[in-house]
Amino acid sequence: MSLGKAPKLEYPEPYFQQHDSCVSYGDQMSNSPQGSSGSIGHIDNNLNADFGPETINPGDLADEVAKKRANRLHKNRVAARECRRKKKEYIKCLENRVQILEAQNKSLIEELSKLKEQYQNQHSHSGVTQPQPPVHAANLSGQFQQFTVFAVQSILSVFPVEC
DNA sequence: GTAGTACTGCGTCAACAATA
DNA sequence: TATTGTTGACGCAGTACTAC
Repeated sequence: MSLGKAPKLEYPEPYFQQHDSCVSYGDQMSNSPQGSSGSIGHIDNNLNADFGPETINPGDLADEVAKKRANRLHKNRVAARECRRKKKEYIKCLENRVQILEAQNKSLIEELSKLKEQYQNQHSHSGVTQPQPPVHAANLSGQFQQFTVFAVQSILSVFPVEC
């Protein structure tokens, strides 16, 4: 799914003429008990009554074109609603993922800190004079770095976070 | 109570992608 | 190639909140 579509800002004259239907639809919604954020089902019933597919009079071409347009608008209206629902769901999923990853990051930092401490204790008790372990993970000894990578992979396998 | 503002959801248009 | 599905952009209406 690409989100980088170039905006287009020009609207032909018919757009503004068609906008009257939008206003009347808004009025319908304001009559509903819950206003614009009311139940979708209630709205859809009205829409089906106003714009839904109907039987086509075969003799009237203009009428058929109008019907096709109404049908297209109806489908697009439903599609837009579904598209927004999916988008909200996706954003919610991303937000959850951020929370999970932040928690993982925190626990990994804590784990790393503990492992560093263990590493330091082991080498200080061995009696061998060793240089102080480096602070940054990038400078850790190869063995310890391998262990760290293993630990991270293990934790990530326990918390699958996909949207 | 009222005006102003921010936020939200909706319908529509238009452009693009996928499909028949 | 025509049709259909998807989605960003736009403008509108309703609601909630705040300052006055």
